[in-house]
Amino acid sequence: MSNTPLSKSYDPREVEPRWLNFWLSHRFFHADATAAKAPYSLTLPPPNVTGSLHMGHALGDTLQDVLVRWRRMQGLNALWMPGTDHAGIATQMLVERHVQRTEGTSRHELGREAFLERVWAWKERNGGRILEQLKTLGFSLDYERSRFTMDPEASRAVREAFVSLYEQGLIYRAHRLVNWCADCFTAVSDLEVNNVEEPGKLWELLYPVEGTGEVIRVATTRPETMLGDTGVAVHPDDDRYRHLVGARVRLPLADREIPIVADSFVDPEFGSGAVKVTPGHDENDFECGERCGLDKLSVIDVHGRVIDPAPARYQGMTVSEAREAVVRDLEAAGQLGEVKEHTVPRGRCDRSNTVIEPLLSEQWFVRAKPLADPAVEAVDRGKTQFVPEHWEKTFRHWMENIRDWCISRQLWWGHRIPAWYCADCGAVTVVRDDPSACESCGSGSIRQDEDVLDTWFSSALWPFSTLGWPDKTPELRTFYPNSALVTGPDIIFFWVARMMMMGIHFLGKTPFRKVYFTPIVTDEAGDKMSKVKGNVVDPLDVVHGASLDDLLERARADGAPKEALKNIEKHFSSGMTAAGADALRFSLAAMTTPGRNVKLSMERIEGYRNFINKLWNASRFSLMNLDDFEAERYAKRLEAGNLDGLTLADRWILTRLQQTTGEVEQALAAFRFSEAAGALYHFVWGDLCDWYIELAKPALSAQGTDAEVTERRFLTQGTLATVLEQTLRLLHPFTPFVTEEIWQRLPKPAASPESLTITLYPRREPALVDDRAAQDMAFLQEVAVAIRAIRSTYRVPPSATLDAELRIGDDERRRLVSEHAGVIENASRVRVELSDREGAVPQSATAVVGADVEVIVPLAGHVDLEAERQRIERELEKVDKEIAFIGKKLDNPKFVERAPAEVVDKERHRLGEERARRKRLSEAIESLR
RNA sequence: GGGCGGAUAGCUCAGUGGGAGAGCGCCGCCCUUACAAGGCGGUGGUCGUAGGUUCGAAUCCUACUUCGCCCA
Repeated sequence: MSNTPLSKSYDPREVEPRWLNFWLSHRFFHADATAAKAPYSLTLPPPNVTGSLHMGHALGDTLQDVLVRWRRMQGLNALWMPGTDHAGIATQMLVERHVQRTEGTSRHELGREAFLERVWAWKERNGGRILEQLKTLGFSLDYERSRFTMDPEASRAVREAFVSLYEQGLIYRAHRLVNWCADCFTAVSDLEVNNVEEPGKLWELLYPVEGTGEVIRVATTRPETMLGDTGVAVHPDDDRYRHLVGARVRLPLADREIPIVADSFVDPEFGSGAVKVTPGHDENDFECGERCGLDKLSVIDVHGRVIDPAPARYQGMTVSEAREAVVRDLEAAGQLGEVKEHTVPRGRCDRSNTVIEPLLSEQWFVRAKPLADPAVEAVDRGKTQFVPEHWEKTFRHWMENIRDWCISRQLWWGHRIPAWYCADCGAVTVVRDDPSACESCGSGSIRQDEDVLDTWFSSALWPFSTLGWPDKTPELRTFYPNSALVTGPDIIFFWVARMMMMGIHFLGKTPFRKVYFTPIVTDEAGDKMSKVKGNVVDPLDVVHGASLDDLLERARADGAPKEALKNIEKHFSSGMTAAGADALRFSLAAMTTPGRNVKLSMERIEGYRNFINKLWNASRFSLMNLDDFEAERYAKRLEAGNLDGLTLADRWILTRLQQTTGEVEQALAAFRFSEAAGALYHFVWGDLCDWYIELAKPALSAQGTDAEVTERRFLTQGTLATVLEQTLRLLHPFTPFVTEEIWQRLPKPAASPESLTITLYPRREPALVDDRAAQDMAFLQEVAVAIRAIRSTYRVPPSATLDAELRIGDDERRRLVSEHAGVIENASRVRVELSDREGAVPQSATAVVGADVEVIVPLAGHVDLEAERQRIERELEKVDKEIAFIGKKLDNPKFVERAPAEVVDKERHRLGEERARRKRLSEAIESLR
């Protein structure tokens, strides 16, 4: 492709944008639903249309891209379906603020229709941003198919799902206690409430019992709710109150009579053992009220203000004003008991952090149990498998205790509930197409429900609504169920469980075969990233780089607190260097180990950036030596299975490549991303760069036209080119940009595809595995390392070539070394001399490799005899420990008797080796005396 | 209160019953013409504690300590 030489270090900023455009214009990521290939499908968890890319997306989406690129390269019909979510509350609030700022008006002043126009306009302007950010990271989504939860197709699916669930009795409308957020001004589901414990107070209230002169003490953390009390409850077995059950108390301030009831939900150990019951404002009390037939009074409204039937003087007060007034008035009346500090449980809105007020109101609900049971069964029967498996327990526990799902929201932005109320007969009409008349009486005065559906209702349909459901499209036929879902465990209930329920209900099949739960990304200290803390790492900053000033400026613009700015200065004092998308992707994959969070560290990202650079430079070297490589000729030779003339190093690196290929395959199949990345990292750096390239240098740089020399050069080029090309394929799903850039420059046979993206993913090739070569090479490496250690110990300059005498007892080993002395000579800059002599060599450094290979490096004048003696002594100590350890094992008759024969044999062999080794080491010491 | 997960080298973490590993850091030497974002060598661990199972335990079981997450 390009013939310009590679720069000395890799610059992702120059490379990455080019290939993205290339891939997109060639439509490599577009899936054809009618292709005659086995399908592989993933659906991107749709990011909020208001959102921008954060590290959690980067992680989950990187893992998905690794999977989908891998499967696509394996020849599967891979679809990765993109889209965005309308995110009801978040978007509505965002646009409200925007309208306030730009037009100085509110949504209520604008009215529903005009406001929604503003939201749509905002969405058209900014909604595509996050998808563009996904492209920056090289994600191979089928962008042509992008969907939005509010577009007509998805909306039709929502309408169909709602109406059919209603017709089946699985959606109903009821007057219930719901979680009300006065700030968001809507009901929210149980999942959107955070239960927290906060410091508060416990007030004791004194309620006089009618006609007895007794006073019953009740404790409460929310005294203002006493205005809505409709009973007092005690435990049925509590002897202190048994005589009062059935009596009535006079409720202070409100001056109403309410009954004393017995209910086992009361904890007799807590406080006085009697509790006030406010069914209109507390979940437990509501249930108690149902059981005991108590009235339900609402004394607080949607604005968080006290209303009738509370006494007139409290009406209009806020909750906290009312609390103050009630406490003051009770105290004045002598009806306030003890007040103490107390930790109180409190529900706070997930979004606004406002205290949630349980309120009675008319809402729509999904009957959850009949939908949840089949989903649990699907998991039990393995139709859907969770990875890591332990999430199945969490899932099951929640599903088995599931409560009906409040799906109506008092918002404007969302799917409007398809229910029309008749002004004449009061009937409700729920239909697929907007009606013009009441279904029941035919009256034309009908009015649609004002509310919209919970965003998660449409998300629950996402895996099939994006494929065209309710129509029976080719897409649906081919790509449903999805092969896998990759998402965070934080939305297991919100989203995963609900997709399972809806998918099974509407299509009879679970929506995905596997669910892989990603780790949560935290900062280095393990804390969640937040703008308030100033520990947020923006993936795009990692890709493009950012100066400290950039980071601070942006944080200020976001209104970050001082503390956060300080943290930013501390953690990112030198800003962020541009690591590139590949380095970020590889880092995230390499850090994803099962069952643990990803603690993002800039040092590690830097390490993987270095790895990319290492790959780049190895490729640069290779390309410098491949300009005259006859790729066509080599390919034909390899195709014919001709491996003649390959050196030990050639056969070894090809073997290691096969092993690595197998490891990557297995790891990816099991979602073990860190293992796959680790295997590749180790192969590229530890084997290819550290050894093979070094060993290949002499053959590559050999001069001359001699047939043997040119053939040797040709074969070495062939191995190098083959291994590099296969390595690029293996790495491509992880680091698509740099691998494509290098691959395009590699000399290849004419019939090669036009992009690395559409090459076949390597499979382990048994014909290229040579176990003997692997063993032999490992031995030679050990010898070379021993010599390097001696060089290092005695500070022999790298330029000096030494002599090394190798005394080898074993004939086979001796033959091996005599044949391949070049490997050792090359790797540790020595001239090898083989001998079978015994006895001392004065003035030399000695090492023993394996059982009985003695490496003697004569260093006249360099060797510090004392230091050398100590060095060997240390070795000897280690060996003695080993011998003692193994000896003890073998002396144990039970071990010899009960352990498997091969384990015992192995230990015996080891003992023999260690003893031989000991002998050589002692001789070496002797010779130093 | 219930559930789940973690505790292994200075740091971050791999390692599912048979010789304690990686990356980063640290120490020493080296600008050897692919790469100083590099090379070579080295230091470093009673695998949280206490019991148990086993010929054999970082790995399995029990209890405890401790940190984190989720649910009520």
